[in-house]
Amino acid sequence: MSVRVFLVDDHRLFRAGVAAEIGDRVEIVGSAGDVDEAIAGIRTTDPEVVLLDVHMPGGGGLAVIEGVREFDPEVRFLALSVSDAPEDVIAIIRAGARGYVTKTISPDELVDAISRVRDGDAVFSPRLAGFVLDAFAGELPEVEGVSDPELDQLTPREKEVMRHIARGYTYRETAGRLHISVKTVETHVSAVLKKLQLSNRHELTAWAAKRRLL
Amino acid sequence: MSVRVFLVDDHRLFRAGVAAEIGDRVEIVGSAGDVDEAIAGIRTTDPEVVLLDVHMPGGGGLAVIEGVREFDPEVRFLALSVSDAPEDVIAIIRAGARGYVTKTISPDELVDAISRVRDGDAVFSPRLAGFVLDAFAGELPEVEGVSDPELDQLTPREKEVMRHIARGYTYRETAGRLHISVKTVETHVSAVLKKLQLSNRHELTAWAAKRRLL
DNA sequence: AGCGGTATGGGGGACGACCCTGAGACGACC
DNA sequence: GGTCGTCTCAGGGTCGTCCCCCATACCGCT
Repeated sequence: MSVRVFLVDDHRLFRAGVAAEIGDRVEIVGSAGDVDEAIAGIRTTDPEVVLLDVHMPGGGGLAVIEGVREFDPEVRFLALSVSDAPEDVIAIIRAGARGYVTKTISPDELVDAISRVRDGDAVFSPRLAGFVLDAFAGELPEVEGVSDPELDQLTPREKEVMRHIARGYTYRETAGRLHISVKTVETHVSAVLKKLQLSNRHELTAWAAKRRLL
Repeated sequence: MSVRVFLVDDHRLFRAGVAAEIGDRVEIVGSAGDVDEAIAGIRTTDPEVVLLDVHMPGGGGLAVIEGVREFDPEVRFLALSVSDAPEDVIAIIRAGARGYVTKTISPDELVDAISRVRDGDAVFSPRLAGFVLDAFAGELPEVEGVSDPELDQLTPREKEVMRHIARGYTYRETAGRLHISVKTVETHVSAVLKKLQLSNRHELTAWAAKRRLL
């Protein structure tokens, strides 16, 4: 039996395209092009699954989910977006969407995804699942207790200076905090950059962040 | 090309079954029936993917992941279990496994899942993905809500420039990437810093990182 | 027709970041 | 005593950052 689907996207042509491609296999009970229209339409048509564009004027998909949740927490959302940016994925999942697929999906896969979301499953484009897991699990814990050959080639004072610079302090501020002259800070920073084969303090910040030295 | 797989399960007959069913499509470089044997075997055979039973004497799959991580963080784990209990799924994912499928999976699907895990994707039985999302829903990183008044006061072009600067590109590099002059980049950066009441690009990087705009 | 917002740029200047060379003081090691 | 490494600091230079004031062009709104 066919799934009752509501379609939310600010591009009229895209809505028409989705309806044309999968309208014979799911029941499209309504559609909307902005947030208010979507919330009102979902309230009256009571769909099982809402196909939801992430980027829309008036607050985007997040606003729709939050608006609908207040009167009907049973509706399931499948985010459908051109973006595969981690921040978009994570935001919409946090809001409560049960799936996230990009618009490059094939009609067959989309119908399958809609059915699975209706049944309570979570559906992701394979690439995106990685983002979600990374966000949950955090980055892989660096092995502790193992000596870092790159870090070890820095002298104690150089490490101290490096930490300040990586945190964004200026040379002057670093000098003040360590009670040494700006020139000495320059010397240490130059030595650190050379030893680590980095070219500027931005790369140093990234290097330190990767090693959780901040 | 075939994936190098190591098989960990305390049931001898199950190992034999997996080998018989998919051994012609993946390269099974070794197998083990307990934790110590698994860690030693993985160290010597250096597989790409480890098929890992969750419930095993001697600490279970978690112990294997932690033991292997110390000497080879590159190995990817695909949990394979009779259990679909949320606590089992969540624990193993938190430990670092990149997939979780139940033993009811078909050989074809298993081969596909192994390949995808090897390629860095995350793989779940559809029903299990829901558990994972629900379990971690409260732990997701903070994401700004529908409208960010601070971000909204930036023009589209300013946001574009801001992203580049926050990522560490110099004015010159940013100008080249956006095909505008260095002077225009300066103008936009000045406007951004003024609107956000920041004083330099380091604070801008921190500001953007807090909002996960990178 | 004028007004405001946006995007694009230039000139010039103050200051920070980064590099090079050079150098004195101290301690460890042989 | 000599050598080596580390820490300290200086002069002098190039380039990047950030600010000021200024101008042009397009666009939408009134």
